[in-house]
Amino acid sequence: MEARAARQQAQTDSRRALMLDAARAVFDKLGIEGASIREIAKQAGYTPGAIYSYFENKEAIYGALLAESLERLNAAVDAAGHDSLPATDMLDAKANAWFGFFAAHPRDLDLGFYLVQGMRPRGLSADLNDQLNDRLHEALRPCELALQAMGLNAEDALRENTALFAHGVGLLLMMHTGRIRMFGQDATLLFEDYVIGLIERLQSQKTTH
Amino acid sequence: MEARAARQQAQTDSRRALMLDAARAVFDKLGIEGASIREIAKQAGYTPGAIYSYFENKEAIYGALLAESLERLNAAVDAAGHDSLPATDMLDAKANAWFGFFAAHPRDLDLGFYLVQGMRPRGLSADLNDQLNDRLHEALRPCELALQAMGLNAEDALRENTALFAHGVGLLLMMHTGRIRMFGQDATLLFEDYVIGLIERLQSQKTTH
Amino acid sequence: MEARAARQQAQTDSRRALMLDAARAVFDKLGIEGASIREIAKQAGYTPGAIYSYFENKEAIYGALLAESLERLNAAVDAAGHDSLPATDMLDAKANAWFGFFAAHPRDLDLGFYLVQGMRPRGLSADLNDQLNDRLHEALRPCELALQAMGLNAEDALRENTALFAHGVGLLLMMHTGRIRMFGQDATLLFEDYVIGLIERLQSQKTTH
Amino acid sequence: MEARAARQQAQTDSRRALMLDAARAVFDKLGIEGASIREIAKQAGYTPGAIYSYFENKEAIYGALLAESLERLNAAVDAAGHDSLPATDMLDAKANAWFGFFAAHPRDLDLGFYLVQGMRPRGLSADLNDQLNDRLHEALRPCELALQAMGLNAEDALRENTALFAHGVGLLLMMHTGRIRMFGQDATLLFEDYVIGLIERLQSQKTTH
DNA sequence: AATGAATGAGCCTTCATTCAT
DNA sequence: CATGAATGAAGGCTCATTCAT
Repeated sequence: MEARAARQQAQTDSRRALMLDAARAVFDKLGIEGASIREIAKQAGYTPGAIYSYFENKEAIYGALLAESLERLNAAVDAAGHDSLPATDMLDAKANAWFGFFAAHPRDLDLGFYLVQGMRPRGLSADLNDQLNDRLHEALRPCELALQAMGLNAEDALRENTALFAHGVGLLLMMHTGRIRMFGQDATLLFEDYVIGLIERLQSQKTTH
Repeated sequence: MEARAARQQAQTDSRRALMLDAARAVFDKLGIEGASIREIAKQAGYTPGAIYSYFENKEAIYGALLAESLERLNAAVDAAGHDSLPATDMLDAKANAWFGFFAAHPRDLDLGFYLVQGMRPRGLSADLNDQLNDRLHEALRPCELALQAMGLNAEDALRENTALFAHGVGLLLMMHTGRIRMFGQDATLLFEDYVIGLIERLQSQKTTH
Repeated sequence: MEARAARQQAQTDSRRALMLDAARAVFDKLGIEGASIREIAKQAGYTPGAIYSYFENKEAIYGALLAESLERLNAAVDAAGHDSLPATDMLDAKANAWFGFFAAHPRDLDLGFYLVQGMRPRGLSADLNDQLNDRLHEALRPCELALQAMGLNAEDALRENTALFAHGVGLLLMMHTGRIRMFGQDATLLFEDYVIGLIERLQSQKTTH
Repeated sequence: MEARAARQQAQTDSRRALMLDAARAVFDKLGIEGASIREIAKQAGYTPGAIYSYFENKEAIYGALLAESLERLNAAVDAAGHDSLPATDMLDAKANAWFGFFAAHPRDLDLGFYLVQGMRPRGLSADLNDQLNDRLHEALRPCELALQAMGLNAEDALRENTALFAHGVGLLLMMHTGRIRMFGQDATLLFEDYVIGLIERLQSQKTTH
């Protein structure tokens, strides 16, 4: 009997995943605001009502999608670099990992920042919100560790990591909204500049002290 | 007779402004996507149809709001600093002017980035779009001029200005979405750090050369 | 003082006529259902409210337009033929006059038959309706007289005239809706056929008797 | 399992039919232009949104109604006469069939002529339009065949059939708009006169040749 | 006489969600 | 579990008409 339950659970999970895939496809095509339950259901090969067997409501889909997006982000960051790398190279590798992830998947950034823009507080339970925040943190943690390995204390490393993230996010936003083209610049190059500048700055500080 | 026309016009303008105020209030409360003509009208004390005496359609309201936002942004930037300031202080003053503006008025940033992200192609005539882009540029121009005054050539100044803007935008986004609190950081302080760091970097470069 | 009143009346009449012209232009362009007070006012160079100084409501415009259309119809019929013509030629001339009028001015036919299709009874006062009916009758009367002149008694002439009108109207309707093209036929030719056939029939009847 | 699907389909069809009935009732009461989705839904005992489970949009309802009207027209024509009838009686029977149909169902005529007059280009796909045109043609075809059986060549038969249709349509229009009463005539009698006259004319032509 | 802002009712349509089957 | 009809609320927008100015 347990085998049957497990099989059922597996099937449920796989169908849920299928629906999330559909949702992601629809979000990609129509944007977050343009997506509708109907459209997601159709894309998944179901009728609207079926969605509610797997998700409590529309925003739960959003939450699941974001959670899954963060898993992929973490996977991308984990895969980057190599334990044997020196700290500076590690910083570069990890930073470019998360930046590259969002550069390649614009909707995942939207998803992450949609929180405030479009969703009422009721959207995400505070609990889930914290959980998602933690996962985001984890994706950025490797950079922070590299910064510490380069000699920064915990506090400074956090500050530099926050600034690094902000810089990347700003560039990504300008990139996704086409604003960066307006400036005749390239987001990826500018990000690389920032990382290199950061590394140099830290090294010269170390030398100085 | 002219007096009458002028009075008439003044009244029209003031009612239009009143509606824009209402729209801004609604945008503040419900977000850009959540705002509706009905809600704006109600906020303004009108019935929905009345709106259309002043704006051709919903996106025209958005456009007007954005235009006006950019005017306020430019005013804030223009008011900052003093012609007599040295270039470094000027950079600091102007950068903090636009950053402070958006820090104080979160929706104005939304508005600006919604431009490309959320508007259907039919919204915002390309003409108006360009015009608004130009106004944004103008608000950032003083920083660019200061950078040139500090010795950068045009190309480098543009690049640094873009990076500066991106950095600020990233911080603002993290601030408005509450993400920055999560990092235990303060957006304004980090921005100031960035500006100071930038100034120091440029000065040391000048010295080196 | 009378002169002033007369001048005023003349001005009122001329502005009313101007509005009717505008209404006709709008009806021509947008169809009867597509026309709006706003559009008519704009076409006339006025604002919507001004219309109501000259017409009680939208349907009054319709009525006035129809009345005026019937005047033009009568004028066209009156101008056709010549008193000296023999009855058969007169029939032909008069019939082609009204037919040609409606063939050249599709909206005038719409106007006349819109009565039932789109307008509620409240539209046209019964009084005005009768009045308009009479004018239509008058436009068709010359044909009826010609038929009498060709030897028909009053009753038969009325019946033949009614059939003649129906035939023309059917052809005009098919013509204006594009249906006649579908049949590969030409409305004007068919109408001429009918008239000729009618004349021949009457002549052969006369011979027989 | 098939039984379930069939039952389901049957129910869907019946509800769709119910909505079409409601639409027809509303069209009857308010005219084609006066009908609204709201009203149709109310008449059918639904809320407006429900309509869209059965029809893509308002004009699809119109199209379905017209299609169904043409089916009834064809059925009426098919049922008329008897294969064994001589051509002249057949012509009379078939002509009276379509005339009688429209005489008894005024809105069906409106519907048919609204096709071109009132529909926006986007309504009614050209495909459906052609299809409906064909069905109208088919309803008139029996008359044309009878005319050929009476000795007319194809071209003449088409012309006479077109004229016959126009005559009937003209009479129907006058009847439905109350205009025929004004002339003190009866549309059905006049139509019968026309058919008889047509038959006599053709027979005398045959004799002559 | 004319303005034009404003209303109130209405339009078609879309949507998330529910629920009987 | 899945369907898909149905709801109820809301969306942007248009219109004839009124009325203070």
